[in-house]
Amino acid sequence: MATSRFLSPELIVRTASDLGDRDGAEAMSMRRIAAELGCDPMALYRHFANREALLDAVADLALADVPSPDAELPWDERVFATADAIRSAALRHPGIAAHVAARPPMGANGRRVAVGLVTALVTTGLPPATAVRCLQTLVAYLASSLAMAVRAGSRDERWEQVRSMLDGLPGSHVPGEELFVVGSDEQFRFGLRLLMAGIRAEVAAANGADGS
Amino acid sequence: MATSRFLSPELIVRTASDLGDRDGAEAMSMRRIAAELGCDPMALYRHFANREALLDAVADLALADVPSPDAELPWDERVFATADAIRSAALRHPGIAAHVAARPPMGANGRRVAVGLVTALVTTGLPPATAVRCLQTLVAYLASSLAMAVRAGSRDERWEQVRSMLDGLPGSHVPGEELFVVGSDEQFRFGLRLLMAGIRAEVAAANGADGS
DNA sequence: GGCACCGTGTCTACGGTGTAGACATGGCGC
DNA sequence: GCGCCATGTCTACACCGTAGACACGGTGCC
Repeated sequence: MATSRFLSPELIVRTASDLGDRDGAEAMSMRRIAAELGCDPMALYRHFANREALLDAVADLALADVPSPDAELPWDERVFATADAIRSAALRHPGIAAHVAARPPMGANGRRVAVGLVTALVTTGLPPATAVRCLQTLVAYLASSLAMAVRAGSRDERWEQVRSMLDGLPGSHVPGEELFVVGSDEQFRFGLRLLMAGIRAEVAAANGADGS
Repeated sequence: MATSRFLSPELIVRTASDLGDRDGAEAMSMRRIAAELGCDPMALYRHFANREALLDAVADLALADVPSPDAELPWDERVFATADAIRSAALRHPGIAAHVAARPPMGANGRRVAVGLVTALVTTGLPPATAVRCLQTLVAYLASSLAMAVRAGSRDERWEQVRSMLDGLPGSHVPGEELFVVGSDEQFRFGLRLLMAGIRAEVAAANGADGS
Protein backbone atom coordinates (compact mmCIF):
# COMPACT_ATOMS: atom_id res chain seq x y z
CA MET A 1 0.00 0.00 0.00
CA ALA A 2 3.01 2.20 0.31
CA THR A 3 3.47 3.17 -3.29
CA SER A 4 0.81 1.66 -5.49
CA ARG A 5 0.03 4.79 -7.44
CA PHE A 6 -3.55 5.01 -6.23
CA LEU A 7 -3.49 8.78 -6.23
CA SER A 8 -3.95 10.85 -9.33
CA PRO A 9 -4.39 14.56 -9.91
CA GLU A 10 -7.96 13.92 -11.02
CA LEU A 11 -8.84 11.95 -7.89
CA ILE A 12 -7.26 14.54 -5.66
CA VAL A 13 -9.02 17.42 -7.35
CA ARG A 14 -12.37 15.71 -7.25
CA THR A 15 -11.97 14.83 -3.60
CA ALA A 16 -10.92 18.36 -2.73
CA SER A 17 -13.82 19.80 -4.66
CA ASP A 18 -16.33 17.54 -2.89
CA LEU A 19 -14.80 18.40 0.44
CA GLY A 20 -15.06 22.10 -0.31
CA ASP A 21 -18.67 21.72 -1.37
CA ARG A 22 -19.51 19.85 1.77
CA ASP A 23 -17.50 21.65 4.44
CA GLY A 24 -16.58 25.01 2.98
CA ALA A 25 -13.51 26.67 1.64
CA GLU A 26 -11.39 26.43 4.74
CA ALA A 27 -11.91 22.66 4.78
CA MET A 28 -9.71 22.31 1.74
CA SER A 29 -6.47 22.18 3.64
CA MET A 30 -3.77 19.84 2.53
CA ARG A 31 -4.20 17.89 5.72
CA ARG A 32 -7.94 17.45 5.47
CA ILE A 33 -7.85 16.58 1.79
CA ALA A 34 -5.28 13.95 2.58
CA ALA A 35 -7.35 12.63 5.45
CA GLU A 36 -10.33 12.34 3.14
CA LEU A 37 -8.23 10.39 0.69
CA GLY A 38 -6.70 8.29 3.44
CA CYS A 39 -3.17 9.25 2.55
CA ASP A 40 -0.40 11.35 3.96
CA PRO A 41 -0.63 15.11 3.42
CA MET A 42 2.77 15.16 1.80
CA ALA A 43 1.62 12.71 -0.85
CA LEU A 44 -0.37 15.52 -2.46
CA TYR A 45 2.85 17.35 -3.18
CA ARG A 46 3.84 14.59 -5.58
CA HIS A 47 1.01 15.73 -7.82
CA PHE A 48 0.78 19.47 -7.16
CA ALA A 49 3.56 21.91 -6.53
CA ASN A 50 1.71 23.51 -3.64
CA ARG A 51 -1.72 24.20 -2.28
CA GLU A 52 -2.39 27.07 -4.61
CA ALA A 53 -1.76 24.91 -7.65
CA LEU A 54 -4.19 22.34 -6.29
CA LEU A 55 -6.84 24.97 -5.72
CA ASP A 56 -6.27 26.33 -9.21
CA ALA A 57 -7.05 22.88 -10.52
CA VAL A 58 -10.18 22.64 -8.39
CA ALA A 59 -11.28 26.03 -9.66
CA ASP A 60 -10.71 25.05 -13.23
CA LEU A 61 -12.72 21.89 -12.69
CA ALA A 62 -15.62 24.05 -11.56
CA LEU A 63 -15.57 25.75 -14.95
CA ALA A 64 -15.84 22.42 -16.74
CA ASP A 65 -19.58 22.70 -17.09
CA VAL A 66 -19.55 26.20 -18.49
CA PRO A 67 -20.54 25.65 -22.10
CA SER A 68 -18.51 27.30 -24.80
CA PRO A 69 -20.43 30.30 -26.08
CA ASP A 70 -22.99 29.40 -28.70
CA ALA A 71 -21.76 31.03 -31.89
CA GLU A 72 -25.31 31.33 -33.23
CA LEU A 73 -26.37 33.87 -30.65
CA PRO A 74 -25.84 37.62 -31.05
CA TRP A 75 -22.57 38.61 -29.47
CA ASP A 76 -24.06 40.40 -26.50
CA GLU A 77 -26.35 37.56 -25.55
CA ARG A 78 -23.42 35.23 -25.94
CA VAL A 79 -21.30 37.26 -23.54
CA PHE A 80 -24.14 37.72 -21.11
CA ALA A 81 -25.04 34.05 -21.09
CA THR A 82 -21.45 32.99 -20.63
CA ALA A 83 -20.85 35.39 -17.77
CA ASP A 84 -23.97 34.09 -16.14
CA ALA A 85 -22.90 30.50 -16.67
CA ILE A 86 -19.52 31.18 -15.11
CA ARG A 87 -21.19 32.66 -12.10
CA SER A 88 -23.59 29.76 -11.75
CA ALA A 89 -20.84 27.22 -12.12
CA ALA A 90 -18.68 28.91 -9.52
CA LEU A 91 -21.56 29.29 -7.09
CA ARG A 92 -22.41 25.64 -7.49
CA HIS A 93 -19.09 25.07 -5.74
CA PRO A 94 -19.13 27.70 -3.02
CA GLY A 95 -16.02 26.24 -1.48
CA ILE A 96 -13.96 27.27 -4.44
CA ALA A 97 -15.86 30.38 -5.53
CA ALA A 98 -13.71 32.68 -3.45
CA HIS A 99 -10.62 31.23 -5.02
CA VAL A 100 -12.05 31.61 -8.52
CA ALA A 101 -12.67 35.22 -7.64
CA ALA A 102 -9.23 35.90 -6.26
CA ARG A 103 -7.45 34.10 -9.03
CA PRO A 104 -9.39 33.72 -12.28
CA PRO A 105 -8.56 30.19 -13.30
CA MET A 106 -6.56 29.86 -16.47
CA GLY A 107 -6.46 26.12 -16.76
CA ALA A 108 -7.83 24.32 -19.77
CA ASN A 109 -11.43 25.30 -19.06
CA GLY A 110 -10.65 28.84 -18.10
CA ARG A 111 -8.75 29.43 -21.30
CA ARG A 112 -11.46 27.84 -23.37
CA VAL A 113 -14.09 30.15 -21.91
CA ALA A 114 -11.85 33.20 -22.11
CA VAL A 115 -11.09 32.56 -25.75
CA GLY A 116 -14.78 32.11 -26.46
CA LEU A 117 -15.55 35.44 -24.86
CA VAL A 118 -12.81 37.38 -26.54
CA THR A 119 -13.81 35.85 -29.84
CA ALA A 120 -17.34 37.06 -29.35
CA LEU A 121 -15.99 40.52 -28.65
CA VAL A 122 -13.71 40.78 -31.67
CA THR A 123 -16.49 39.72 -34.02
CA THR A 124 -18.22 42.96 -33.13
CA GLY A 125 -15.47 44.92 -34.84
CA LEU A 126 -13.67 45.89 -31.65
CA PRO A 127 -9.92 46.01 -32.09
CA PRO A 128 -8.37 43.03 -30.30
CA ALA A 129 -6.65 45.21 -27.74
CA THR A 130 -9.96 46.76 -26.77
CA ALA A 131 -11.64 43.38 -26.71
CA VAL A 132 -9.06 42.15 -24.23
CA ARG A 133 -9.58 45.20 -22.08
CA CYS A 134 -13.31 44.57 -22.10
CA LEU A 135 -12.76 40.96 -21.19
CA GLN A 136 -10.51 41.91 -18.30
CA THR A 137 -13.15 44.31 -17.07
CA LEU A 138 -15.78 41.62 -17.26
CA VAL A 139 -13.54 39.21 -15.40
CA ALA A 140 -12.89 41.77 -12.70
CA TYR A 141 -16.56 42.41 -12.19
CA LEU A 142 -17.36 38.73 -12.22
CA ALA A 143 -14.65 38.02 -9.71
CA SER A 144 -15.88 40.57 -7.23
CA SER A 145 -19.48 39.55 -7.61
CA LEU A 146 -18.52 36.00 -6.85
CA ALA A 147 -16.49 36.99 -3.84
CA MET A 148 -19.38 38.99 -2.47
CA ALA A 149 -22.00 36.36 -3.22
CA VAL A 150 -20.04 33.88 -1.18
CA ARG A 151 -19.80 35.91 2.01
CA ALA A 152 -21.44 34.65 5.12
CA GLY A 153 -25.18 34.58 4.63
CA SER A 154 -24.74 36.50 1.39
CA ARG A 155 -26.18 39.42 3.28
CA ASP A 156 -23.78 42.12 4.27
CA GLU A 157 -24.95 43.96 7.31
CA ARG A 158 -22.39 46.63 6.68
CA TRP A 159 -24.38 48.07 3.82
CA GLU A 160 -27.22 48.62 6.20
CA GLN A 161 -25.40 51.62 7.50
CA VAL A 162 -25.37 53.17 4.07
CA ARG A 163 -29.06 52.54 3.97
CA SER A 164 -29.76 54.41 7.15
CA MET A 165 -27.68 57.29 5.88
CA LEU A 166 -29.66 57.23 2.69
CA ASP A 167 -32.81 57.71 4.71
CA GLY A 168 -31.52 61.13 5.64
CA LEU A 169 -31.40 62.26 2.05
CA PRO A 170 -34.03 64.40 0.33
CA GLY A 171 -35.68 61.58 -1.64
CA SER A 172 -38.10 59.37 0.21
CA HIS A 173 -36.36 56.58 2.06
CA VAL A 174 -35.34 53.64 -0.02
CA PRO A 175 -37.64 50.68 -0.41
CA GLY A 176 -36.92 47.45 1.35
CA GLU A 177 -34.04 45.66 2.87
CA GLU A 178 -33.81 43.16 0.07
CA LEU A 179 -32.04 45.82 -1.94
CA PHE A 180 -29.00 45.56 0.25
CA VAL A 181 -28.34 41.94 -0.31
CA VAL A 182 -25.01 42.26 -2.00
CA GLY A 183 -24.07 39.49 -4.33
CA SER A 184 -27.63 38.61 -5.27
CA ASP A 185 -28.40 37.37 -8.75
CA GLU A 186 -30.40 40.47 -9.41
CA GLN A 187 -27.60 42.80 -8.35
CA PHE A 188 -25.16 40.81 -10.45
CA ARG A 189 -27.28 41.05 -13.57
CA PHE A 190 -27.84 44.74 -13.03
CA GLY A 191 -24.10 45.40 -12.97
CA LEU A 192 -23.52 43.10 -15.88
CA ARG A 193 -26.08 45.05 -17.90
CA LEU A 194 -24.33 48.29 -16.99
CA LEU A 195 -21.08 46.88 -18.27
CA MET A 196 -22.63 45.51 -21.44
CA ALA A 197 -24.12 48.90 -22.15
CA GLY A 198 -20.67 50.37 -21.83
CA ILE A 199 -19.21 47.76 -24.15
CA ARG A 200 -21.97 48.36 -26.69
CA ALA A 201 -21.08 52.05 -26.68
CA GLU A 202 -17.46 51.11 -27.26
CA VAL A 203 -18.46 48.89 -30.16
CA ALA A 204 -20.52 51.64 -31.69
CA ALA A 205 -17.63 54.06 -31.36
CA ALA A 206 -15.20 51.61 -32.89
CA ASN A 207 -17.45 50.87 -35.84
CA GLY A 208 -18.35 54.50 -36.32
CA ALA A 209 -14.72 55.58 -36.39
CA ASP A 210 -13.79 52.55 -38.41
CA GLY A 211 -16.03 52.05 -41.40
CA SER A 212 -19.23 54.08 -41.48
CA MET B 1 4.14 48.22 32.94
CA ALA B 2 1.59 45.52 33.23
CA THR B 3 -1.55 47.56 32.86
CA SER B 4 -0.70 51.16 32.18
CA ARG B 5 -3.08 51.56 29.29
CA PHE B 6 -0.39 52.40 26.74
CA LEU B 7 -2.25 50.64 23.96
CA SER B 8 -5.09 52.23 22.09
CA PRO B 9 -7.01 51.23 19.00
CA GLU B 10 -5.46 54.12 17.12
CA LEU B 11 -1.90 53.17 18.04
CA ILE B 12 -2.51 49.55 17.16
CA VAL B 13 -4.05 50.39 13.83
CA ARG B 14 -1.29 52.79 12.90
CA THR B 15 1.37 50.29 13.84
CA ALA B 16 -0.33 47.54 11.89
CA SER B 17 -0.70 49.79 8.89
CA ASP B 18 2.96 50.76 8.92
CA LEU B 19 3.96 47.17 9.33
CA GLY B 20 1.83 46.18 6.36
CA ASP B 21 3.29 48.95 4.24
CA ARG B 22 6.78 47.93 5.12
CA ASP B 23 6.62 44.15 5.12
CA GLY B 24 3.51 43.22 3.18
CA ALA B 25 0.08 41.92 3.95
CA GLU B 26 1.11 38.66 5.56
CA ALA B 27 3.24 40.60 8.04
CA MET B 28 0.13 41.86 9.75
CA SER B 29 -0.32 38.86 11.97
CA MET B 30 -1.42 39.39 15.51
CA ARG B 31 1.92 38.15 16.74
CA ARG B 32 4.03 40.42 14.59
CA ILE B 33 1.90 43.46 15.27
CA ALA B 34 2.25 42.76 18.96
CA ALA B 35 6.00 42.30 18.61
CA GLU B 36 6.21 45.66 16.85
CA LEU B 37 4.31 47.25 19.70
CA GLY B 38 6.31 45.38 22.29
CA CYS B 39 3.28 43.83 23.88
CA ASP B 40 1.69 40.44 24.14
CA PRO B 41 -0.33 39.26 21.15
CA MET B 42 -3.34 38.71 23.33
CA ALA B 43 -3.33 42.33 24.39
CA LEU B 44 -4.65 43.26 20.96
CA TYR B 45 -7.82 41.33 21.71
CA ARG B 46 -8.65 43.83 24.42
CA HIS B 47 -9.15 46.41 21.69
CA PHE B 48 -10.36 44.38 18.72
CA ALA B 49 -12.68 41.40 18.70
CA ASN B 50 -10.44 39.51 16.31
CA ARG B 51 -7.94 39.93 13.54
CA GLU B 52 -10.56 40.68 10.92
CA ALA B 53 -11.91 43.57 12.95
CA LEU B 54 -8.40 44.95 13.30
CA LEU B 55 -7.81 44.70 9.58
CA ASP B 56 -11.14 46.38 8.92
CA ALA B 57 -9.93 49.30 10.98
CA VAL B 58 -6.63 49.41 9.12
CA ALA B 59 -8.50 49.39 5.83
CA ASP B 60 -10.75 52.19 6.94
CA LEU B 61 -7.73 54.21 7.98
CA ALA B 62 -6.39 53.87 4.45
CA LEU B 63 -9.52 55.59 3.21
CA ALA B 64 -8.94 58.54 5.51
CA ASP B 65 -7.21 60.54 2.82
CA VAL B 66 -9.89 60.01 0.20
CA PRO B 67 -11.48 63.43 -0.06
CA SER B 68 -15.23 63.69 0.05
CA PRO B 69 -16.47 64.27 -3.47
CA ASP B 70 -16.34 67.90 -4.52
CA ALA B 71 -19.96 68.93 -4.92
CA GLU B 72 -19.05 71.54 -7.51
CA LEU B 73 -17.99 69.01 -10.10
CA PRO B 74 -20.40 67.38 -12.55
CA TRP B 75 -21.66 64.14 -11.10
CA ASP B 76 -19.73 61.88 -13.42
CA GLU B 77 -16.42 63.58 -12.82
CA ARG B 78 -17.16 63.44 -9.13
CA VAL B 79 -17.74 59.71 -9.22
CA PHE B 80 -14.76 59.10 -11.47
CA ALA B 81 -12.44 61.17 -9.32
CA THR B 82 -13.62 59.51 -6.12
CA ALA B 83 -13.22 56.02 -7.52
CA ASP B 84 -9.76 56.94 -8.63
CA ALA B 85 -8.94 58.40 -5.23
CA ILE B 86 -10.10 55.25 -3.48
CA ARG B 87 -7.89 53.18 -5.71
CA SER B 88 -4.90 55.42 -5.13
CA ALA B 89 -5.41 55.47 -1.40
CA ALA B 90 -5.70 51.72 -1.23
CA LEU B 91 -2.66 51.18 -3.40
CA ARG B 92 -0.65 53.52 -1.26
CA HIS B 93 -1.04 50.85 1.41
CA PRO B 94 -0.47 47.67 -0.57
CA GLY B 95 -0.46 45.66 2.59
CA ILE B 96 -4.11 46.31 3.15
CA ALA B 97 -5.28 46.69 -0.44
CA ALA B 98 -6.21 43.05 -0.73
CA HIS B 99 -8.29 43.30 2.41
CA VAL B 100 -10.01 46.43 1.16
CA ALA B 101 -10.84 44.48 -1.96
CA ALA B 102 -12.18 41.45 -0.20
CA ARG B 103 -14.17 43.42 2.34
CA PRO B 104 -15.09 46.94 1.31
CA PRO B 105 -14.49 48.88 4.51
CA MET B 106 -17.55 50.37 6.09
CA GLY B 107 -15.98 52.20 8.96
CA ALA B 108 -16.35 55.91 9.37
CA ASN B 109 -14.35 56.77 6.28
CA GLY B 110 -15.88 54.09 4.15
CA ARG B 111 -19.36 55.25 4.98
CA ARG B 112 -18.46 58.87 4.34
CA VAL B 113 -17.16 58.05 0.89
CA ALA B 114 -20.04 55.72 0.11
CA VAL B 115 -22.58 58.33 1.07
CA GLY B 116 -20.78 60.91 -1.05
CA LEU B 117 -20.93 58.63 -4.04
CA VAL B 118 -24.52 57.66 -3.67
CA THR B 119 -25.42 61.29 -3.20
CA ALA B 120 -23.71 62.14 -6.47
CA LEU B 121 -25.71 59.42 -8.12
CA VAL B 122 -29.11 60.39 -6.81
CA THR B 123 -28.62 64.01 -7.87
CA THR B 124 -28.67 62.75 -11.44
CA GLY B 125 -32.28 61.76 -11.07
CA LEU B 126 -31.66 58.09 -10.58
CA PRO B 127 -34.09 56.50 -8.16
CA PRO B 128 -32.29 55.73 -4.90
CA ALA B 129 -32.62 52.01 -5.40
CA THR B 130 -30.90 52.23 -8.74
CA ALA B 131 -28.25 54.52 -7.34
CA VAL B 132 -27.42 51.95 -4.70
CA ARG B 133 -27.20 49.25 -7.34
CA CYS B 134 -24.83 51.40 -9.35
CA LEU B 135 -22.75 52.05 -6.29
CA GLN B 136 -22.54 48.36 -5.49
CA THR B 137 -21.44 47.68 -9.03
CA LEU B 138 -18.77 50.34 -8.78
CA VAL B 139 -17.57 48.93 -5.50
CA ALA B 140 -17.41 45.45 -6.97
CA TYR B 141 -15.35 46.61 -9.89
CA LEU B 142 -13.10 48.68 -7.68
CA ALA B 143 -12.57 45.78 -5.34
CA SER B 144 -11.52 43.41 -8.05
CA SER B 145 -9.25 45.92 -9.71
CA LEU B 146 -7.51 46.47 -6.42
CA ALA B 147 -7.12 42.79 -5.80
CA MET B 148 -5.59 42.31 -9.20
CA ALA B 149 -3.34 45.33 -8.99
CA VAL B 150 -1.84 43.95 -5.82
CA ARG B 151 -0.88 40.55 -7.17
CA ALA B 152 2.75 39.62 -7.27
CA GLY B 153 4.56 41.77 -9.79
CA SER B 154 1.21 43.14 -10.91
CA ARG B 155 1.81 41.11 -14.06
CA ASP B 156 -0.20 38.00 -14.49
CA GLU B 157 1.56 35.51 -16.69
CA ARG B 158 -1.62 33.52 -16.97
CA TRP B 159 -3.14 36.03 -19.35
CA GLU B 160 -0.25 35.39 -21.67
CA GLN B 161 -1.91 32.20 -22.68
CA VAL B 162 -4.97 34.05 -23.81
CA ARG B 163 -2.67 36.24 -25.82
CA SER B 164 -1.11 33.37 -27.67
CA MET B 165 -4.55 32.02 -28.44
CA LEU B 166 -5.53 35.40 -29.72
CA ASP B 167 -2.68 35.26 -32.17
CA GLY B 168 -4.48 32.44 -33.90
CA LEU B 169 -7.52 34.57 -34.65
CA PRO B 170 -8.24 36.26 -37.99
CA GLY B 171 -7.19 39.75 -36.96
CA SER B 172 -3.50 40.54 -36.87
CA HIS B 173 -1.87 39.54 -33.64
CA VAL B 174 -2.39 41.89 -30.76
CA PRO B 175 0.12 44.64 -30.08
CA GLY B 176 2.52 44.36 -27.21
CA GLU B 177 2.77 42.57 -23.95
CA GLU B 178 2.05 45.64 -21.92
CA LEU B 179 -1.59 45.11 -22.73
CA PHE B 180 -1.72 42.11 -20.50
CA VAL B 181 -0.62 43.79 -17.37
CA VAL B 182 -3.77 43.25 -15.39
CA GLY B 183 -4.46 45.77 -12.72
CA SER B 184 -2.69 48.63 -14.44
CA ASP B 185 -3.96 52.16 -14.01
CA GLU B 186 -4.84 52.25 -17.66
CA GLN B 187 -6.84 49.05 -17.52
CA PHE B 188 -8.61 50.30 -14.42
CA ARG B 189 -9.63 53.54 -16.02
CA PHE B 190 -10.78 51.78 -19.14
CA GLY B 191 -13.14 49.58 -17.15
CA LEU B 192 -14.28 52.51 -15.05
CA ARG B 193 -15.16 54.40 -18.21
CA LEU B 194 -17.14 51.42 -19.45
CA LEU B 195 -19.09 51.38 -16.24
CA MET B 196 -19.66 55.11 -16.26
CA ALA B 197 -20.99 54.87 -19.80
CA GLY B 198 -23.43 52.27 -18.59
CA ILE B 199 -24.50 54.43 -15.67
CA ARG B 200 -24.96 57.42 -17.96
CA ALA B 201 -27.26 55.33 -20.11
CA GLU B 202 -29.20 54.38 -17.00
CA VAL B 203 -29.49 58.02 -16.01
CA ALA B 204 -30.72 58.95 -19.44
CA ALA B 205 -33.30 56.19 -19.31
CA ALA B 206 -34.48 57.22 -15.86
CA ASN B 207 -34.83 60.85 -16.82
CA GLY B 208 -36.44 60.02 -20.14
CA ALA B 209 -39.03 57.80 -18.53
CA ASP B 210 -39.42 60.22 -15.65
CA GLY B 211 -39.92 63.76 -16.89
CA SER B 212 -39.17 64.41 -20.56
C1' DG C 1 17.81 -13.93 -12.46
C1' DG C 2 19.87 -9.91 -10.46
C1' DC C 3 20.40 -5.17 -9.89
C1' DA C 4 19.84 -0.27 -9.98
C1' DC C 5 16.75 3.35 -10.55
C1' DC C 6 13.00 6.23 -9.99
C1' DG C 7 8.31 7.39 -8.96
C1' DT C 8 5.37 7.42 -5.13
C1' DG C 9 3.71 7.43 -0.51
C1' DT C 10 5.20 8.15 4.63
C1' DC C 11 7.17 10.15 8.61
C1' DT C 12 9.08 13.68 11.37
C1' DA C 13 9.81 18.19 12.25
C1' DC C 14 9.90 23.33 11.83
C1' DG C 15 8.09 27.62 12.12
C1' DG C 16 4.24 29.81 11.76
C1' DT C 17 -1.05 31.02 12.61
C1' DG C 18 -5.52 32.73 15.48
C1' DT C 19 -7.32 32.74 19.83
C1' DA C 20 -9.52 30.63 24.37
C1' DG C 21 -8.99 30.81 29.34
C1' DA C 22 -6.76 31.62 33.61
C1' DC C 23 -3.88 34.87 35.96
C1' DA C 24 -1.66 39.30 37.70
C1' DT C 25 -1.60 44.04 38.53
C1' DG C 26 -2.42 48.78 38.69
C1' DG C 27 -5.73 52.84 38.80
C1' DC C 28 -10.13 54.55 40.17
C1' DG C 29 -14.60 55.01 42.62
C1' DC C 30 -16.78 54.47 46.90
C1' DG D 1 -8.85 51.42 52.76
C1' DC D 2 -11.19 48.22 50.05
C1' DG D 3 -12.89 46.08 46.07
C1' DC D 4 -13.73 46.14 41.35
C1' DC D 5 -12.67 46.34 36.64
C1' DA D 6 -9.90 47.28 32.74
C1' DT D 7 -5.81 45.99 30.79
C1' DG D 8 -1.76 43.42 29.75
C1' DT D 9 0.53 38.55 30.23
C1' DC D 10 1.14 33.75 30.04
C1' DT D 11 0.22 29.13 28.69
C1' DA D 12 -1.81 26.12 25.79
C1' DC D 13 -4.56 24.21 21.94
C1' DA D 14 -5.56 23.04 17.48
C1' DC D 15 -4.49 24.00 13.39
C1' DC D 16 -1.73 25.34 9.01
C1' DG D 17 1.84 24.68 4.69
C1' DT D 18 5.72 22.31 3.52
C1' DA D 19 11.04 20.95 3.65
C1' DG D 20 13.86 16.85 3.93
C1' DA D 21 15.00 12.23 4.80
C1' DC D 22 13.28 7.65 4.31
C1' DA D 23 10.94 3.13 2.57
C1' DC D 24 9.08 0.51 -0.77
C1' DG D 25 7.58 -1.47 -5.17
C1' DG D 26 7.29 -1.78 -10.14
C1' DT D 27 10.20 -1.36 -14.40
C1' DG D 28 14.02 -1.54 -17.56
C1' DC D 29 18.53 -3.18 -18.46
C1' DC D 30 22.25 -6.51 -18.31
